[in-house]
Amino acid sequence: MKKGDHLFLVDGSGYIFRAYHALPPLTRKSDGLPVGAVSGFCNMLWKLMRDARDTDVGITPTHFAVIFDYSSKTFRNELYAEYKANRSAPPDDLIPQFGLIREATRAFHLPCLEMEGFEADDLIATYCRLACEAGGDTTIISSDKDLMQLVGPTVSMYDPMKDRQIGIPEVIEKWGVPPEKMIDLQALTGDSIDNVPGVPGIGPKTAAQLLEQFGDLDTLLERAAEIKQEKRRQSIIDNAEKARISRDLVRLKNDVPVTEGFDDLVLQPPDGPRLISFLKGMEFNSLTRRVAEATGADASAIGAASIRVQHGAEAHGPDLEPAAPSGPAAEAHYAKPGETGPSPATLAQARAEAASTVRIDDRKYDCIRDLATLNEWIAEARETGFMSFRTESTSLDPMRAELVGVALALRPGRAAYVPLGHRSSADDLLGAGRVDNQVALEDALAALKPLLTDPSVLKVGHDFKYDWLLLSRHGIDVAPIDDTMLISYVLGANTGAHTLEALAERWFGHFMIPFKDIVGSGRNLVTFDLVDVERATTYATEGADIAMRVWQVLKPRLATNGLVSVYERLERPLVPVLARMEERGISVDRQMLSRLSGEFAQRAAALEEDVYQAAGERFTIGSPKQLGDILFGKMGLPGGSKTKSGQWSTTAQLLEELAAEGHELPRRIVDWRQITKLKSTYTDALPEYINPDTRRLHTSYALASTPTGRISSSEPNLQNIPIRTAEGRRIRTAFIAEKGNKLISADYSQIELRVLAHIADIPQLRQAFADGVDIHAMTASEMFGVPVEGMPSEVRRRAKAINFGIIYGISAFGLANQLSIERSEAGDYIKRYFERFPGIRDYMESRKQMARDRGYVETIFGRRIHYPEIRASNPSIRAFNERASINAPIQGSAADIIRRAMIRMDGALAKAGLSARMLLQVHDELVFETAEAEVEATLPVIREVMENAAMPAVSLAVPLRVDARAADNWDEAH
DNA sequence: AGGTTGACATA
DNA sequence: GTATGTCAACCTT
Repeated sequence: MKKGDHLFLVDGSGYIFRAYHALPPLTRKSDGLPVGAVSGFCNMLWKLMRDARDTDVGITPTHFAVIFDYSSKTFRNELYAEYKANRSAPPDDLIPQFGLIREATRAFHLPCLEMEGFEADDLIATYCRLACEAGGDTTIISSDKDLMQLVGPTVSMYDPMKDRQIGIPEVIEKWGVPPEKMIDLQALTGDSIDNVPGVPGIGPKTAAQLLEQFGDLDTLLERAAEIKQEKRRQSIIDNAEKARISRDLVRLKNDVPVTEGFDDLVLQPPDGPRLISFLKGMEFNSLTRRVAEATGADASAIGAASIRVQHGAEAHGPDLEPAAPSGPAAEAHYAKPGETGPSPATLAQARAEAASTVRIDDRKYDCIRDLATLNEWIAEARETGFMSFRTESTSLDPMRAELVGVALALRPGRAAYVPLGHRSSADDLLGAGRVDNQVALEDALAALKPLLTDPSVLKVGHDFKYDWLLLSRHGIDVAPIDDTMLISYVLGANTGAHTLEALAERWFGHFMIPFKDIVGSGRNLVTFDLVDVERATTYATEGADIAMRVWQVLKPRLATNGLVSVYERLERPLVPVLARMEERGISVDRQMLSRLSGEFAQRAAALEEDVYQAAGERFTIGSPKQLGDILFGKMGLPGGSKTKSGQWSTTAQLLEELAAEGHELPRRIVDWRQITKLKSTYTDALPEYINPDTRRLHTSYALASTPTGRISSSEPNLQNIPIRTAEGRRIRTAFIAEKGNKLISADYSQIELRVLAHIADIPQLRQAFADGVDIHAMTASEMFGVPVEGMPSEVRRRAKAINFGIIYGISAFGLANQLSIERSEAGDYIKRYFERFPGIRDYMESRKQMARDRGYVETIFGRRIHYPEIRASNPSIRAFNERASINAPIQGSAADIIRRAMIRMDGALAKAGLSARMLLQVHDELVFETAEAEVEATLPVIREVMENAAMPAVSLAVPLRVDARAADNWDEAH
């Protein structure tokens, strides 16, 4: 145990009683064994071990122990014979659960601690003290007030049933005294359940008030005569001794001679098969499934442990049970590791082998041509509990696609295709007719819908957003799902492509049938409905089969790499969210774009004439090659650098410099390029994307196209709509709300710099963000010693460029380029920046080192970004990877934060009874459309979700700020 | 017809 | 200096 370590101590005995009374009674189906408390206990443990980041604890434990009472006789009975004397025997249906909960603890591979003569609370107090002395933090999993005396700067409590953290402020709020006075408070109030006498007539409110007045119990008893209220005064004087005894009873003993050291408490990865065996034996089916999924174990291959009602010692109650470890009889109920099932790692390997051993050449693919056969497959899928699934359709655009067929696979080599909308292509001239022997689309969907929405059947797909959206258009919201593309992406975002074809090749050396071979290309291109059913079957089933095989190989790797939570919290839930955003689309003013296009055309034509005039000849202005020859060859202007292909460089920056020297032509070229860019990419292209049915623009988001976790937008790209220039912003005004509605734009202010301030822990930056001051001005002031008041804009501009440079993994070369200054001067700036903010240099060095040591860096939520080339011998490749390693945790953490906001947004809006719809995401901005009347109610909900998006998994050291505004068009809303 | 390059739009 | 996507021109097949 060292600084930064975090110990979780579960108050096992306390939990049992609380769960028994709080949770609905539950009995094991097969024999009526009462298991309600055990079930709650197991769910709680699993949540703590797997998902502590996303509970209110917000922290992943490094050490873990579950602590129980040993017996009813403790040292307290020596102090006070009546202690706990009026406790009645536990209810009959709770008794067998005491032993089961200890078994559960061991099945979870967690230390199970108890000690004769001491209560669980004393052990907890002792470990709290030891952890604190070793520099570690502790979280006590309990809400028992008896433990609140332990809360302090390094110790907090967590109520697992209310998902609530209890720290010093919460104790004060609840009891009116800080944790260190809890002992005195309890000494005064007593406890009827434990038969601690206390002072009659003194309750928590009075006790708190007295302690506030006198400071502590001893002083109070000494000066009791000063108490004004007569009855109260008398009671305290009469019961002073009882209060002292009570204090000794409630004060926890923090020097129990414990036998287990922290080395014994290091949190072990769960032993999947053993745990599953236990859970199956208990018949906790949904938890079994979750555990199997997370650990990559195959639950169906693991036998259930035989767990019987225990007789003998345990049947008499919790306090008579022998000390841990329990006898061999209990132990024998478990599958030992390696006996019934392998560890996740070996299982992963076995699966990979199995998936590759069923030779892809030997596959047997079915074509389902009647409803009865389809229903047989559906029944088999229900039995299996998981399946891979894909759609075939007439378009790559899921908003325009017509469903042509569906394919499913149940295990490697066993897949089927259901043709639904195939048409014969060549047989007559009157147009294609429907192919015979196909299940009617409506019948097939009606049969499939219960399966596709069955919560106990996992649907595996590749790039499932496409299929999900297509089916959503038919009224089916598929759930639950897994996406092999996203699993592969989480495992290694920039370690290769994540198309199904690429994965088939990478993992199985198998080359899939190219889509082109099925639908042709160029003038021979046909839609999938015209592909003959046999070829379609081969193609579609191969896809489903390969997705199933890839899933079996990759899914377990999430668990062995500790990436389950990234996948489940940041990737998988985004699939339906983005699908809905794509489906909604956004309205654009076609007329406005058309008018703009005409205007741009005229201006471009006029500029073209000017250019030809100045150049003395007509040439293709859009050709950098021809332009370079004119400018630097014919006209002899001072050319700058060459591009890598030996061409003259004609970038806007260079042309601007020439223009500044008074040359007319470069100025015209820059203007012409801007106008023609706006025209071709926006005013001309966007209207072409308007969907004729919805009359809206539907982009497509790519979830797995960036290494950092950002999403990208294409066809059309709505993440690069112009904003910088006045001309460009006119295009933005064409993005509008429907009549009676408004667009809302909500964007994070300086999210990346805030993330940097958090990760690198820079005091000045944290302070500046806490104070809400101008961050670039603060940087300038810090660096150049210029006061913020009356700062020249040029000074601030430089500081701003440096701040951005830092985020991008600054180099003197890049900064010099950006600011058009000498490289040496840029180098001086960087040097000075590092002197002022040494934490930034440390951050940069540590990310580079991490990438070199481990091959990857990570975001604050655990997403990994791999940089295998960081050790390249080529200095420029190496430097590039170093800069990317510095940038990725910043860009990636910001991307993760907005992902979390998006995942929560629809639910938050619905919960608030609002009808706002999220339409677009632009990296740090979300765009919504909502009814005009709801705007004011909607803005705070959006801000709330976005500003708290990191919580509770990560508590940022700086606040997040969101600016949100509503208007009729995107330009005014932003 | 399809791929590459240089330019430029965004965060 | 990070991360994208799209366009026109140009080159290869």
